[in-house]
Amino acid sequence: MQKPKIIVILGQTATGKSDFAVEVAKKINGKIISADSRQVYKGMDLGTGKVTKKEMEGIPHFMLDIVSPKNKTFSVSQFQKMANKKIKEILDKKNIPIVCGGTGYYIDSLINSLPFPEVLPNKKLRKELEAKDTTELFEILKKIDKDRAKNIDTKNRVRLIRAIEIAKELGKVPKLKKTQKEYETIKIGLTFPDNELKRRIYERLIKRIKKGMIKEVEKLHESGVSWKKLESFGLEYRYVSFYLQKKMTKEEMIEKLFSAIWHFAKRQKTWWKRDKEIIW
RNA sequence: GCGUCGGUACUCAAGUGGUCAACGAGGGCAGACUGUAAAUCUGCUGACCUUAGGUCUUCGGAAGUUCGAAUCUUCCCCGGCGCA
Repeated sequence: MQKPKIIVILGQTATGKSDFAVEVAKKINGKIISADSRQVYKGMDLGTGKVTKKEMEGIPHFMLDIVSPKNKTFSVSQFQKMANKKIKEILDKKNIPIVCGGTGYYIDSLINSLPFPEVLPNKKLRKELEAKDTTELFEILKKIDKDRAKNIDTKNRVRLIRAIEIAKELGKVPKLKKTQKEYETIKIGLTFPDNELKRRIYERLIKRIKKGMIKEVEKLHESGVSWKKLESFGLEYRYVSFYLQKKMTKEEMIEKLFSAIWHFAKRQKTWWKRDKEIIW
């Protein structure tokens, strides 16, 4: 049986993925699945560079504005489930799904059918573990799951905590195994030379501020999203929050934020470097 | 002109006789990624030798003191401040 085909458009931030995806969609009767870990949140628009209704040019977009940033936390696993459902719906209607976004992990969760252990976040346990120091966490993991302890990042608390969480419930963290890929994919990567990308990032940042990005973050906070939460979203939400709390000046915010976005872009590059299927 | 404080690697900055190629931070480079992924985390970052390790050249410049100097002395150059 032939696998259904999907198109993936990926690339570093500020490379013009969204516009390109719309162009492609128009030509081939496609529908767009956004793969962006921050655009899923309602009210986070300017800061995430979410496409506007007008920019969509009538092409349906999915996985945008599906959860409130207020209390719920979103995760890859949820993304995977919801997006897969959408992809199937699109395929059923004989349209071509175009997955477009900058979150490598989210994209891979779809096209590589990454298996996620069915263990929900355990708030109480996490809080408990949060209080312990990192070596202690590692010791705990070593005790309950030697195998996972062997190859985990011993200094990465986030990973350690999650691993313990899984191991406590399942006895051990399941071995990662190769899964059958569900789709046949064409991966198109958008890229720019570093200097040019830097320029684009900077110009876009200034433009976003002019358009009211600071106000957007302020509004989110007023509507009940805590500073802590906003800071955890990273980049624009983190640094604008710092500024709004008077932890830095506006100039400092722009400088630090620009640098952070650039670092993020480099991390994205690292993620995709190993994927030889991408047509750049 | 006199006095005074300072000049350290790409940047900021610690060190103030040996343990110093020199703490730390930023930046740069490379990388990881099992339900937070715009998050989280790691390694390298004077030169040369393939790594361990070794060799060499560095702390404004020059000359000294010393077994040994980024650290002490003298002179010079540059900057801040004070007095003239």
